Amino acid sequence: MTATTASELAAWRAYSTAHDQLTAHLSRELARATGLSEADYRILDALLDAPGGRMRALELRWVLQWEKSRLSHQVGRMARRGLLGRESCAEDARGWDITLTPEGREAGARARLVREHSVRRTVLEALGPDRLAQLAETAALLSARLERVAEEDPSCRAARAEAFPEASEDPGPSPR
Amino acid sequence: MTATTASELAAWRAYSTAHDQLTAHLSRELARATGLSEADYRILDALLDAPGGRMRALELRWVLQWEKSRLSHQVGRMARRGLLGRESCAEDARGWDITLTPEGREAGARARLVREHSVRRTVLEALGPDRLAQLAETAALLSARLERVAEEDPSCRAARAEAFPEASEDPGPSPR
DNA sequence: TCAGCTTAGGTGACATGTCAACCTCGGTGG
DNA sequence: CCACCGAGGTTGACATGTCACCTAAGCTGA
Repeated sequence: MTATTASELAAWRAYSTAHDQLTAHLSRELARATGLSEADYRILDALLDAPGGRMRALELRWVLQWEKSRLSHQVGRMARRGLLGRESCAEDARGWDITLTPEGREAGARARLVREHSVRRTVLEALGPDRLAQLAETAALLSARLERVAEEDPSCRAARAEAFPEASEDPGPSPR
Repeated sequence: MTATTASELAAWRAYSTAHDQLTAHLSRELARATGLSEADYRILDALLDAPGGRMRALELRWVLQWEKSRLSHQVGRMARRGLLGRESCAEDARGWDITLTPEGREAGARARLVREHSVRRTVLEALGPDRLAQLAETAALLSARLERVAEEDPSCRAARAEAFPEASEDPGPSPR
């Protein structure tokens, strides 16, 4: 099992590099065409699909799988640019609704066109429907696996035990 | 054909999300176990494979596909932490060799174990050799496609380091 | 009703990434 | 020899992401 893993790791690495280049390319195209960052786009995209262009911050965080502070900072910046608004939430006084301003809606719509064009040209045409379907399946497998791994090991201790067989319980060098 | 594209775009999106979660997970595991960021790891990993643990900054930039300022900042930070050293380059007085310190080499080796374990557990075991090979093939297709697209679109040259420095044309609305 | 826990969200400090301006060295044509 | 241009790298300002901590509002049980 460990014997075959070397080439498998190499495959993973090659894939990983290609993916990074692809996403960098997509981001650059979007930024050049619309002046929006990838993060901006994710938020606008999510809100465009929400009824009334409005979504609870909590829900947005769930959809995007972002940390709450990341969302908070990002929304703050975009609100300052006039793309979003914050309105207090009816159901829960702790929460906030994030809303699209008219400018935000327009910018988002334009960004969607750009992104759609990019993806079609660089991904869909390169892969074709069959390979794309394969890819989606693979993604589903990975998601499922991730869920299981994260569940059984929330503190990620296994990876650490492998690297430090002698000391398995101290919290390690201060992260970052 | 455009009719089918909607579901294809959705597939792309699902895949994209899964990938983001996966890389986030891998980074977190690495950071928790070793205190190294993904960027730290990339550099250490590259240098571990270089003869003498030493590589020209130029070459490192090529291998990692990083902007030169990004490399410079990152190396500066890692040097401050005692993981890397900078030595003037014999062949070209403008250049620098980036070198692994003993601590850097050790940290890198540990990080490799951690990462290898993570990838094996979350990716290789989830996909199996066949699906992984598929994935590598798909990655190769995407890389090839990207290369073509970047070539026919002159404003995407930023991706390809500074192969062709020249005035950039109108960049659209002010980025960011 | 009120103490004590949990949850939604924000804040500030700091790490990282990007852009543009800058410095220095190497090569080249006069 | 030197004026000049282009390449390798650094720097500083700023955008973005993360972590730890803070506040306030909901919830639960005695």
